[in-house]
Amino acid sequence: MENMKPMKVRELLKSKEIGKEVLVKGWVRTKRGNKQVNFIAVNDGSIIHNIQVVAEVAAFNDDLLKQITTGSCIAVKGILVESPAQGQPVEIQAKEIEIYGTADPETYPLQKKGHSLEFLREIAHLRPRTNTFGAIFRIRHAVAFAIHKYFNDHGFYYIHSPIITGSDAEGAGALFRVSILDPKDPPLKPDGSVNFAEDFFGKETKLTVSGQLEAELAALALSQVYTFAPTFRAENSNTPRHLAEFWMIEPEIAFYDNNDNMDLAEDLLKYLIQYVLDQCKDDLEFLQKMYDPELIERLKFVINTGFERRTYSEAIDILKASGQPFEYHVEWGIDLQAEHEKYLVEKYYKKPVILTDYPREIKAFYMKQNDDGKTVRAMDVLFPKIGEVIGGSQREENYEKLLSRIREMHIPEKDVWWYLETRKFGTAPHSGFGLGFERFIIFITGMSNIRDVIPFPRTPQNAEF
RNA sequence: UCCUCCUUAGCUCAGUUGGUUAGAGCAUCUGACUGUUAAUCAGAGGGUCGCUAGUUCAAGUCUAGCAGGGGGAGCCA
Repeated sequence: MENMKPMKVRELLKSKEIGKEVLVKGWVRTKRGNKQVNFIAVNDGSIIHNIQVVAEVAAFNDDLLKQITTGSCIAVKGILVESPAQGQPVEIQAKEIEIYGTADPETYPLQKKGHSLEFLREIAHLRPRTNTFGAIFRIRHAVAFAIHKYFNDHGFYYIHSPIITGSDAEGAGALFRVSILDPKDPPLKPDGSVNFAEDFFGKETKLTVSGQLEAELAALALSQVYTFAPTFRAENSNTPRHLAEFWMIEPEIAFYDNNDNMDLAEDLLKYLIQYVLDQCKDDLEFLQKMYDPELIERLKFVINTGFERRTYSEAIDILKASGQPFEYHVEWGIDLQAEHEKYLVEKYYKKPVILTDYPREIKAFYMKQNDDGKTVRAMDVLFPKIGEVIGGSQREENYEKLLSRIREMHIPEKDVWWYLETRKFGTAPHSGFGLGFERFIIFITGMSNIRDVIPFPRTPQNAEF
Protein backbone atom coordinates (compact mmCIF):
# COMPACT_ATOMS: atom_id res chain seq x y z
CA MET A 1 0.00 0.00 0.00
CA GLU A 2 2.83 2.35 0.85
CA ASN A 3 4.46 2.40 -2.56
CA MET A 4 1.27 3.66 -4.17
CA LYS A 5 0.60 7.38 -4.51
CA PRO A 6 -2.48 8.40 -2.51
CA MET A 7 -5.14 10.52 -4.20
CA LYS A 8 -6.96 13.41 -2.61
CA VAL A 9 -10.73 13.12 -2.11
CA ARG A 10 -11.06 16.24 -4.23
CA GLU A 11 -9.44 14.44 -7.18
CA LEU A 12 -11.26 11.17 -6.62
CA LEU A 13 -14.73 12.73 -6.65
CA LYS A 14 -14.22 14.16 -10.12
CA SER A 15 -12.19 11.25 -11.47
CA LYS A 16 -13.50 9.44 -14.53
CA GLU A 17 -11.12 6.50 -14.16
CA ILE A 18 -13.70 3.92 -13.17
CA GLY A 19 -12.18 0.53 -12.40
CA LYS A 20 -8.81 1.99 -11.42
CA GLU A 21 -7.11 0.92 -8.21
CA VAL A 22 -6.73 3.92 -5.90
CA LEU A 23 -5.37 4.78 -2.48
CA VAL A 24 -6.95 7.37 -0.18
CA LYS A 25 -5.93 8.52 3.29
CA GLY A 26 -8.10 10.51 5.64
CA TRP A 27 -10.26 10.75 8.72
CA VAL A 28 -13.52 8.90 9.20
CA ARG A 29 -16.61 11.08 9.49
CA THR A 30 -19.24 8.36 9.85
CA LYS A 31 -19.63 4.64 9.46
CA ARG A 32 -22.98 2.94 8.89
CA GLY A 33 -24.18 -0.33 7.48
CA ASN A 34 -25.34 -3.82 8.37
CA LYS A 35 -23.98 -7.34 8.71
CA GLN A 36 -23.06 -7.53 5.03
CA VAL A 37 -21.64 -4.17 4.18
CA ASN A 38 -20.18 -1.06 5.87
CA PHE A 39 -20.18 2.44 4.44
CA ILE A 40 -17.32 4.62 5.65
CA ALA A 41 -17.31 8.35 4.88
CA VAL A 42 -13.69 9.52 4.61
CA ASN A 43 -12.57 13.16 4.52
CA ASP A 44 -9.05 14.45 3.99
CA GLY A 45 -9.76 18.18 4.08
CA SER A 46 -9.07 18.68 0.38
CA ILE A 47 -12.75 19.40 -0.20
CA ILE A 48 -15.85 19.60 1.96
CA HIS A 49 -17.30 16.36 0.54
CA ASN A 50 -16.38 12.87 1.71
CA ILE A 51 -15.49 9.83 -0.35
CA GLN A 52 -17.63 6.80 0.44
CA VAL A 53 -15.66 3.66 1.13
CA VAL A 54 -17.64 0.43 0.81
CA ALA A 55 -16.32 -2.50 2.83
CA GLU A 56 -17.82 -5.99 2.51
CA VAL A 57 -17.93 -7.21 6.10
CA ALA A 58 -16.94 -10.75 5.10
CA ALA A 59 -13.73 -9.52 3.46
CA PHE A 60 -12.34 -7.85 6.57
CA ASN A 61 -11.35 -8.78 10.09
CA ASP A 62 -14.13 -7.92 12.58
CA ASP A 63 -11.70 -6.19 14.95
CA LEU A 64 -10.42 -3.98 12.18
CA LEU A 65 -13.88 -2.80 11.17
CA LYS A 66 -14.76 -2.24 14.80
CA GLN A 67 -11.85 0.14 15.23
CA ILE A 68 -13.07 2.29 12.36
CA THR A 69 -15.09 4.89 14.24
CA THR A 70 -15.85 8.57 13.83
CA GLY A 71 -12.57 10.46 14.10
CA SER A 72 -10.21 7.58 13.36
CA CYS A 73 -7.60 7.91 10.63
CA ILE A 74 -7.31 5.28 7.91
CA ALA A 75 -5.74 4.46 4.57
CA VAL A 76 -7.89 2.59 2.06
CA LYS A 77 -6.82 0.84 -1.10
CA GLY A 78 -9.57 -0.24 -3.45
CA ILE A 79 -11.29 0.07 -6.80
CA LEU A 80 -12.91 3.32 -7.83
CA VAL A 81 -16.44 2.43 -8.97
CA GLU A 82 -19.54 4.32 -9.98
CA SER A 83 -21.86 4.55 -7.02
CA PRO A 84 -25.09 2.57 -7.48
CA ALA A 85 -26.85 4.82 -4.93
CA GLN A 86 -27.73 8.48 -4.79
CA GLY A 87 -25.49 10.90 -2.95
CA GLN A 88 -22.11 10.53 -4.64
CA PRO A 89 -20.87 9.99 -8.18
CA VAL A 90 -18.17 7.47 -7.26
CA GLU A 91 -17.09 5.37 -4.30
CA ILE A 92 -14.26 3.04 -3.37
CA GLN A 93 -14.78 -0.70 -3.16
CA ALA A 94 -12.27 -1.41 -0.40
CA LYS A 95 -9.67 -4.16 -0.79
CA GLU A 96 -7.27 -3.20 2.00
CA ILE A 97 -7.71 -0.93 5.00
CA GLU A 98 -4.94 0.23 7.32
CA ILE A 99 -5.69 2.06 10.55
CA TYR A 100 -3.25 4.86 11.33
CA GLY A 101 -5.00 6.05 14.48
CA THR A 102 -8.11 5.05 16.37
CA ALA A 103 -10.45 7.48 18.14
CA ASP A 104 -12.23 6.12 21.20
CA PRO A 105 -15.93 6.88 20.59
CA GLU A 106 -16.56 7.24 24.31
CA THR A 107 -14.14 10.14 24.63
CA TYR A 108 -13.76 11.63 21.14
CA PRO A 109 -15.60 14.94 21.49
CA LEU A 110 -16.81 15.32 17.90
CA GLN A 111 -19.98 13.48 17.01
CA LYS A 112 -21.78 12.94 13.79
CA LYS A 113 -24.18 15.48 15.17
CA GLY A 114 -23.80 19.24 14.85
CA HIS A 115 -22.05 21.15 17.62
CA SER A 116 -22.35 24.71 18.79
CA LEU A 117 -19.61 27.10 17.69
CA GLU A 118 -19.03 27.96 21.36
CA PHE A 119 -18.30 24.32 22.18
CA LEU A 120 -15.99 23.98 19.18
CA ARG A 121 -13.99 27.01 20.36
CA GLU A 122 -13.12 25.03 23.49
CA ILE A 123 -11.73 22.22 21.34
CA ALA A 124 -9.94 24.38 18.78
CA HIS A 125 -7.34 21.62 18.34
CA LEU A 126 -10.01 19.34 16.86
CA ARG A 127 -12.40 21.76 15.21
CA PRO A 128 -10.48 21.83 11.89
CA ARG A 129 -11.96 18.33 11.42
CA THR A 130 -15.50 19.67 11.17
CA ASN A 131 -17.18 20.63 7.91
CA THR A 132 -17.62 24.19 9.12
CA PHE A 133 -14.00 24.84 9.99
CA GLY A 134 -12.70 22.94 7.01
CA ALA A 135 -14.74 25.31 4.84
CA ILE A 136 -13.64 28.41 6.75
CA PHE A 137 -9.95 27.56 6.66
CA ARG A 138 -10.01 26.68 2.96
CA ILE A 139 -11.69 30.03 2.28
CA ARG A 140 -9.19 31.81 4.54
CA HIS A 141 -6.39 30.28 2.53
CA ALA A 142 -8.02 31.27 -0.75
CA VAL A 143 -8.37 34.90 0.33
CA ALA A 144 -4.77 35.05 1.55
CA PHE A 145 -3.55 33.60 -1.72
CA ALA A 146 -5.75 35.94 -3.76
CA ILE A 147 -4.35 38.94 -1.89
CA HIS A 148 -0.83 38.03 -2.95
CA LYS A 149 -2.00 37.26 -6.47
CA TYR A 150 -3.84 40.55 -6.82
CA PHE A 151 -0.92 42.65 -5.68
CA ASN A 152 1.62 40.66 -7.63
CA ASP A 153 -0.46 40.96 -10.80
CA HIS A 154 -0.71 44.73 -10.25
CA GLY A 155 3.02 45.33 -9.81
CA PHE A 156 3.15 45.58 -6.02
CA TYR A 157 6.02 44.29 -3.89
CA TYR A 158 5.44 42.35 -0.68
CA ILE A 159 7.29 44.05 2.19
CA HIS A 160 8.00 42.40 5.52
CA SER A 161 7.54 45.05 8.15
CA PRO A 162 8.99 44.31 11.59
CA ILE A 163 6.91 42.59 14.26
CA ILE A 164 8.92 44.10 17.12
CA THR A 165 8.86 47.87 17.30
CA GLY A 166 10.76 50.42 19.35
CA SER A 167 8.17 53.13 19.02
CA ASP A 168 4.49 53.29 19.85
CA ALA A 169 3.94 56.14 17.46
CA GLU A 170 1.35 54.33 15.38
CA GLY A 171 -1.20 55.54 17.87
CA ALA A 172 -3.51 52.58 17.46
CA GLY A 173 -4.08 51.50 21.01
CA ALA A 174 -2.29 49.58 23.74
CA LEU A 175 0.80 47.50 22.95
CA PHE A 176 2.28 44.27 24.26
CA ARG A 177 5.76 44.68 25.77
CA VAL A 178 8.58 42.48 24.46
CA SER A 179 11.17 41.96 27.16
CA ILE A 180 13.66 39.48 28.58
CA LEU A 181 13.99 41.30 31.89
CA ASP A 182 13.12 39.41 35.05
CA PRO A 183 9.57 40.56 35.85
CA LYS A 184 10.14 39.92 39.56
CA ASP A 185 13.40 41.83 39.79
CA PRO A 186 14.00 44.17 36.84
CA PRO A 187 17.01 46.51 36.77
CA LEU A 188 15.99 49.95 37.97
CA LYS A 189 17.12 53.46 37.19
CA PRO A 190 17.96 55.82 40.10
CA ASP A 191 14.43 57.23 39.93
CA GLY A 192 12.97 53.77 40.50
CA SER A 193 11.64 53.18 36.96
CA VAL A 194 12.62 50.09 34.97
CA ASN A 195 15.93 50.49 33.14
CA PHE A 196 15.16 49.17 29.67
CA ALA A 197 18.69 50.04 28.57
CA GLU A 198 19.56 46.65 30.04
CA ASP A 199 16.85 44.88 28.07
CA PHE A 200 17.55 42.83 24.95
CA PHE A 201 17.29 45.68 22.47
CA GLY A 202 18.69 48.34 24.81
CA LYS A 203 15.35 50.12 24.84
CA GLU A 204 11.73 49.42 25.58
CA THR A 205 10.18 47.37 22.77
CA LYS A 206 6.65 46.32 21.87
CA LEU A 207 4.76 44.13 19.41
CA THR A 208 3.68 46.16 16.42
CA VAL A 209 0.16 47.46 15.99
CA SER A 210 0.70 48.29 12.32
CA GLY A 211 3.27 47.94 9.58
CA GLN A 212 2.20 51.15 7.93
CA LEU A 213 5.04 53.48 8.84
CA GLU A 214 7.65 51.03 7.58
CA ALA A 215 5.53 50.30 4.49
CA GLU A 216 5.61 54.02 3.70
CA LEU A 217 9.40 53.97 3.77
CA ALA A 218 9.37 51.18 1.22
CA ALA A 219 6.69 52.82 -0.93
CA LEU A 220 8.90 55.88 -1.24
CA ALA A 221 11.40 53.70 -3.08
CA LEU A 222 9.55 50.78 -4.68
CA SER A 223 6.45 52.88 -5.46
CA GLN A 224 3.86 50.15 -4.85
CA VAL A 225 4.17 47.88 -1.83
CA TYR A 226 1.99 45.98 0.61
CA THR A 227 2.41 44.19 3.89
CA PHE A 228 0.46 41.13 5.07
CA ALA A 229 1.43 40.31 8.61
CA PRO A 230 0.18 39.72 12.14
CA THR A 231 -0.46 42.75 14.34
CA PHE A 232 -1.14 42.97 18.05
CA ARG A 233 -3.40 45.04 20.25
CA ALA A 234 -3.33 44.77 24.03
CA GLU A 235 -6.79 46.35 24.30
CA ASN A 236 -9.22 44.73 26.70
CA SER A 237 -11.74 44.29 23.89
CA ASN A 238 -14.32 41.57 24.39
CA THR A 239 -16.42 41.58 21.26
CA PRO A 240 -17.11 39.27 18.30
CA ARG A 241 -15.06 41.64 16.11
CA HIS A 242 -11.78 41.98 18.05
CA LEU A 243 -8.67 39.87 18.48
CA ALA A 244 -5.47 40.58 20.37
CA GLU A 245 -3.52 39.00 17.50
CA PHE A 246 -4.85 39.49 14.00
CA TRP A 247 -3.63 39.84 10.44
CA MET A 248 -3.63 43.00 8.43
CA ILE A 249 -3.01 43.89 4.80
CA GLU A 250 -1.52 47.34 4.29
CA PRO A 251 -0.87 48.59 0.75
CA GLU A 252 1.08 51.83 0.42
CA ILE A 253 1.41 53.54 -2.93
CA ALA A 254 3.52 56.47 -4.08
CA PHE A 255 1.87 59.06 -6.36
CA TYR A 256 -1.62 57.95 -5.30
CA ASP A 257 -4.11 60.52 -4.06
CA ASN A 258 -7.08 59.60 -1.90
CA ASN A 259 -9.29 58.91 -4.93
CA ASP A 260 -6.75 56.46 -6.34
CA ASN A 261 -6.65 54.95 -2.87
CA MET A 262 -10.42 54.40 -2.83
CA ASP A 263 -10.35 52.94 -6.33
CA LEU A 264 -7.72 50.44 -5.21
CA ALA A 265 -9.63 49.51 -2.05
CA GLU A 266 -12.88 48.92 -3.91
CA ASP A 267 -11.22 46.98 -6.71
CA LEU A 268 -9.26 44.79 -4.29
CA LEU A 269 -12.30 43.92 -2.17
CA LYS A 270 -14.36 43.03 -5.24
CA TYR A 271 -11.54 40.96 -6.69
CA LEU A 272 -11.20 38.96 -3.47
CA ILE A 273 -14.93 38.28 -3.26
CA GLN A 274 -15.03 37.19 -6.91
CA TYR A 275 -12.04 34.93 -6.34
CA VAL A 276 -13.76 33.14 -3.47
CA LEU A 277 -17.03 32.84 -5.42
CA ASP A 278 -15.05 31.21 -8.24
CA GLN A 279 -12.77 28.99 -6.17
CA CYS A 280 -14.73 28.06 -3.04
CA LYS A 281 -18.24 27.42 -4.33
CA ASP A 282 -18.85 24.21 -2.37
CA ASP A 283 -17.61 25.72 0.89
CA LEU A 284 -19.71 28.88 0.44
CA GLU A 285 -22.79 26.80 -0.32
CA PHE A 286 -22.24 24.79 2.84
CA LEU A 287 -21.85 27.91 4.99
CA GLN A 288 -24.90 29.45 3.35
CA LYS A 289 -26.97 26.36 4.09
CA MET A 290 -25.84 26.08 7.71
CA TYR A 291 -25.36 29.67 8.89
CA ASP A 292 -26.32 32.45 6.52
CA PRO A 293 -29.08 31.96 3.90
CA GLU A 294 -28.25 35.22 2.10
CA LEU A 295 -24.46 34.78 2.01
CA ILE A 296 -23.84 34.24 -1.70
CA GLU A 297 -26.49 36.76 -2.72
CA ARG A 298 -24.82 39.37 -0.49
CA LEU A 299 -21.34 38.63 -1.89
CA LYS A 300 -22.62 38.97 -5.45
CA PHE A 301 -24.42 42.19 -4.59
CA VAL A 302 -21.23 43.80 -3.28
CA ILE A 303 -19.35 42.88 -6.44
CA ASN A 304 -22.02 44.38 -8.65
CA THR A 305 -22.60 47.64 -6.82
CA GLY A 306 -20.56 50.84 -6.72
CA PHE A 307 -19.52 51.75 -3.19
CA GLU A 308 -21.17 55.00 -2.08
CA ARG A 309 -18.50 57.69 -1.66
CA ARG A 310 -19.43 60.53 0.67
CA THR A 311 -17.63 62.94 2.93
CA TYR A 312 -17.80 62.74 6.68
CA SER A 313 -19.65 66.08 6.68
CA GLU A 314 -22.31 64.75 4.31
CA ALA A 315 -22.71 61.69 6.54
CA ILE A 316 -23.24 63.91 9.58
CA ASP A 317 -25.97 65.84 7.73
CA ILE A 318 -27.70 62.60 6.78
CA LEU A 319 -27.53 61.27 10.34
CA LYS A 320 -28.86 64.53 11.76
CA ALA A 321 -31.78 64.54 9.33
CA SER A 322 -32.52 60.84 9.88
CA GLY A 323 -34.73 61.24 12.92
CA GLN A 324 -33.22 58.05 14.33
CA PRO A 325 -33.09 57.72 18.13
CA PHE A 326 -29.31 57.31 18.32
CA GLU A 327 -27.79 56.63 21.71
CA TYR A 328 -24.85 58.90 20.87
CA HIS A 329 -25.67 62.46 19.86
CA VAL A 330 -24.65 63.39 16.31
CA GLU A 331 -22.61 66.58 15.91
CA TRP A 332 -19.88 67.56 13.47
CA GLY A 333 -16.61 66.56 15.08
CA ILE A 334 -17.71 63.34 16.77
CA ASP A 335 -16.22 59.99 15.90
CA LEU A 336 -18.95 57.94 14.23
CA GLN A 337 -20.28 55.18 16.47
CA ALA A 338 -21.25 51.67 15.41
CA GLU A 339 -24.93 52.63 15.37
CA HIS A 340 -24.22 55.53 13.00
CA GLU A 341 -22.18 53.46 10.58
CA LYS A 342 -24.81 50.72 10.67
CA TYR A 343 -27.55 53.20 9.80
CA LEU A 344 -25.63 54.62 6.84
CA VAL A 345 -24.65 51.23 5.40
CA GLU A 346 -27.62 49.02 6.19
CA LYS A 347 -30.55 51.45 6.26
CA TYR A 348 -29.75 54.60 4.28
CA TYR A 349 -27.52 53.55 1.37
CA LYS A 350 -28.02 49.79 1.67
CA LYS A 351 -24.55 49.13 0.23
CA PRO A 352 -20.89 49.57 1.14
CA VAL A 353 -20.00 53.17 1.92
CA ILE A 354 -16.67 54.99 1.79
CA LEU A 355 -16.50 58.07 3.99
CA THR A 356 -13.76 60.66 3.46
CA ASP A 357 -12.41 63.91 4.89
CA TYR A 358 -12.85 63.32 8.60
CA PRO A 359 -12.13 65.96 11.26
CA ARG A 360 -8.39 66.07 11.90
CA GLU A 361 -8.88 65.81 15.67
CA ILE A 362 -10.23 62.25 15.49
CA LYS A 363 -7.65 60.90 13.05
CA ALA A 364 -3.96 59.96 13.13
CA PHE A 365 -1.06 62.42 12.84
CA TYR A 366 0.17 61.17 9.46
CA MET A 367 -2.99 61.92 7.46
CA LYS A 368 -2.82 64.65 4.82
CA GLN A 369 -4.34 67.90 5.99
CA ASN A 370 -6.94 69.52 3.78
CA ASP A 371 -6.83 73.22 2.91
CA ASP A 372 -9.87 73.92 5.10
CA GLY A 373 -7.66 73.47 8.17
CA LYS A 374 -10.31 71.27 9.77
CA THR A 375 -10.29 67.93 7.96
CA VAL A 376 -7.84 65.32 6.74
CA ARG A 377 -7.88 63.18 3.62
CA ALA A 378 -8.94 59.96 5.32
CA MET A 379 -11.14 57.24 3.86
CA ASP A 380 -12.94 54.47 5.75
CA VAL A 381 -14.70 51.65 3.94
CA LEU A 382 -17.81 50.57 5.84
CA PHE A 383 -19.37 47.18 5.14
CA PRO A 384 -22.67 45.67 6.17
CA LYS A 385 -22.43 43.29 9.14
CA ILE A 386 -18.82 44.14 10.09
CA GLY A 387 -18.57 47.94 9.98
CA GLU A 388 -15.16 49.40 9.21
CA VAL A 389 -13.25 46.87 7.11
CA ILE A 390 -10.69 49.35 5.74
CA GLY A 391 -9.21 52.51 7.20
CA GLY A 392 -6.80 54.57 5.15
CA SER A 393 -5.75 57.97 3.94
CA GLN A 394 -3.57 60.05 1.76
CA ARG A 395 -0.42 60.70 3.83
CA GLU A 396 0.94 64.08 4.77
CA GLU A 397 4.01 64.44 2.53
CA ASN A 398 4.88 68.03 3.54
CA TYR A 399 7.69 68.04 6.10
CA GLU A 400 6.64 71.21 7.92
CA LYS A 401 2.97 70.27 8.15
CA LEU A 402 3.78 66.76 9.36
CA LEU A 403 6.26 68.03 11.95
CA SER A 404 3.81 70.57 13.34
CA ARG A 405 1.15 67.88 13.65
CA ILE A 406 3.59 65.57 15.43
CA ARG A 407 4.38 68.35 17.89
CA GLU A 408 0.70 69.21 18.41
CA MET A 409 -0.05 65.60 19.27
CA HIS A 410 2.99 65.27 21.55
CA ILE A 411 4.53 62.40 19.62
CA PRO A 412 8.22 62.03 20.62
CA GLU A 413 10.29 63.19 17.64
CA LYS A 414 13.12 60.87 18.61
CA ASP A 415 10.78 57.92 17.84
CA VAL A 416 9.85 59.06 14.33
CA TRP A 417 12.96 60.89 13.05
CA TRP A 418 13.35 58.29 10.29
CA TYR A 419 9.74 58.71 9.22
CA LEU A 420 10.19 62.47 9.06
CA GLU A 421 13.34 62.15 6.95
CA THR A 422 11.38 60.59 4.09
CA ARG A 423 9.57 63.97 3.86
CA LYS A 424 12.87 65.77 3.95
CA PHE A 425 14.52 63.78 1.17
CA GLY A 426 12.58 63.32 -2.06
CA THR A 427 9.14 63.37 -0.55
CA ALA A 428 6.20 62.35 -2.71
CA PRO A 429 2.45 62.34 -2.47
CA HIS A 430 1.32 58.87 -1.42
CA SER A 431 -1.58 56.97 0.07
CA GLY A 432 -2.44 53.67 1.64
CA PHE A 433 -4.85 51.75 3.82
CA GLY A 434 -5.19 48.89 6.25
CA LEU A 435 -7.53 45.95 5.62
CA GLY A 436 -8.44 43.81 8.62
CA PHE A 437 -8.02 40.27 7.34
CA GLU A 438 -10.25 38.48 9.86
CA ARG A 439 -12.95 41.15 9.62
CA PHE A 440 -13.06 40.51 5.91
CA ILE A 441 -13.16 36.74 6.43
CA ILE A 442 -16.18 37.22 8.71
CA PHE A 443 -17.93 39.02 5.89
CA ILE A 444 -17.02 36.49 3.24
CA THR A 445 -17.87 33.36 5.26
CA GLY A 446 -21.03 34.68 6.91
CA MET A 447 -19.68 33.80 10.35
CA SER A 448 -20.63 36.17 13.14
CA ASN A 449 -17.73 35.79 15.58
CA ILE A 450 -14.13 36.64 14.67
CA ARG A 451 -12.92 33.79 16.90
CA ASP A 452 -14.37 31.39 14.36
CA VAL A 453 -12.40 32.63 11.35
CA ILE A 454 -8.85 32.28 12.77
CA PRO A 455 -7.52 28.84 13.75
CA PHE A 456 -6.38 29.73 17.26
CA PRO A 457 -7.83 33.03 18.47
CA ARG A 458 -6.01 35.19 21.01
CA THR A 459 -8.35 37.29 23.12
CA PRO A 460 -8.22 38.73 26.64
CA GLN A 461 -7.79 35.88 29.13
CA ASN A 462 -7.38 33.31 26.38
CA ALA A 463 -4.18 32.06 24.74
CA GLU A 464 -4.92 28.31 24.80
CA PHE A 465 -3.53 26.08 22.04
C1' U B 1 -13.72 48.12 30.98
C1' C B 2 -19.37 48.84 31.30
C1' C B 3 -24.47 46.72 30.62
C1' U B 4 -27.11 42.21 30.10
C1' C B 5 -28.12 37.05 29.73
C1' C B 6 -26.45 32.07 30.44
C1' U B 7 -23.94 27.60 33.11
C1' U B 8 -28.51 20.67 34.41
C1' A B 9 -25.85 13.58 30.92
C1' G B 10 -20.42 13.38 25.94
C1' C B 11 -23.41 17.44 22.90
C1' U B 12 -28.03 20.60 22.48
C1' C B 13 -31.65 21.73 25.82
C1' A B 14 -36.54 21.13 29.15
C1' G B 15 -37.32 21.18 34.38
C1' U B 16 -44.23 24.64 36.91
C1' U B 17 -45.63 29.21 42.90
C1' G B 18 -38.95 25.78 46.36
C1' G B 19 -41.52 19.48 47.64
C1' U B 20 -40.27 13.10 47.73
C1' U B 21 -36.84 8.59 42.49
C1' A B 22 -33.92 15.33 37.78
C1' G B 23 -36.16 14.35 31.99
C1' A B 24 -35.91 14.56 26.28
C1' G B 25 -33.39 14.47 21.50
C1' C B 26 -28.78 13.33 19.52
C1' A B 27 -24.17 10.69 20.69
C1' U B 28 -22.21 5.94 23.08
C1' C B 29 -22.95 0.52 24.01
C1' U B 30 -25.93 -4.13 22.77
C1' G B 31 -29.18 -6.40 19.25
C1' A B 32 -32.04 -6.36 14.39
C1' C B 33 -31.81 -5.11 9.13
C1' U B 34 -28.53 -7.40 1.69
C1' G B 35 -26.60 -0.43 -0.45
C1' U B 36 -26.55 3.20 3.66
C1' U B 37 -26.46 9.06 2.96
C1' A B 38 -26.05 13.25 10.03
C1' A B 39 -29.35 5.43 7.81
C1' U B 40 -33.57 3.21 10.33
C1' C B 41 -35.89 0.15 14.36
C1' A B 42 -35.65 -2.04 19.57
C1' G B 43 -33.23 -2.03 24.27
C1' A B 44 -29.33 -0.46 27.90
C1' G B 45 -25.75 2.45 30.44
C1' G B 46 -24.74 7.51 31.47
C1' G B 47 -25.77 13.31 36.47
C1' U B 48 -20.99 16.49 42.44
C1' C B 49 -27.60 20.42 38.41
C1' G B 50 -20.24 25.54 37.26
C1' C B 51 -17.76 26.43 42.42
C1' U B 52 -18.27 28.38 47.49
C1' A B 53 -21.19 30.27 51.31
C1' G B 54 -26.10 31.38 52.96
C1' U B 55 -31.86 31.41 53.62
C1' U B 56 -35.33 27.20 54.53
C1' C B 57 -38.37 21.52 57.58
C1' A B 58 -36.87 21.07 52.30
C1' A B 59 -32.70 24.27 47.01
C1' G B 60 -31.51 22.28 40.06
C1' U B 61 -35.20 26.23 41.55
C1' C B 62 -34.24 31.81 46.23
C1' U B 63 -29.76 35.28 47.89
C1' A B 64 -24.46 36.72 47.76
C1' G B 65 -19.48 36.08 46.08
C1' C B 66 -16.24 33.72 42.59
C1' A B 67 -15.14 31.26 37.82
C1' G B 68 -16.27 30.33 32.68
C1' G B 69 -19.15 31.57 28.36
C1' G B 70 -22.76 34.38 24.94
C1' G B 71 -24.88 39.08 23.20
C1' G B 72 -24.67 44.56 23.22
C1' A B 73 -21.41 49.01 24.02
C1' G B 74 -16.59 51.36 24.20
C1' C B 75 -11.48 51.01 22.23
C1' C B 76 -10.22 49.62 17.04
C1' A B 77 -9.07 46.52 12.05
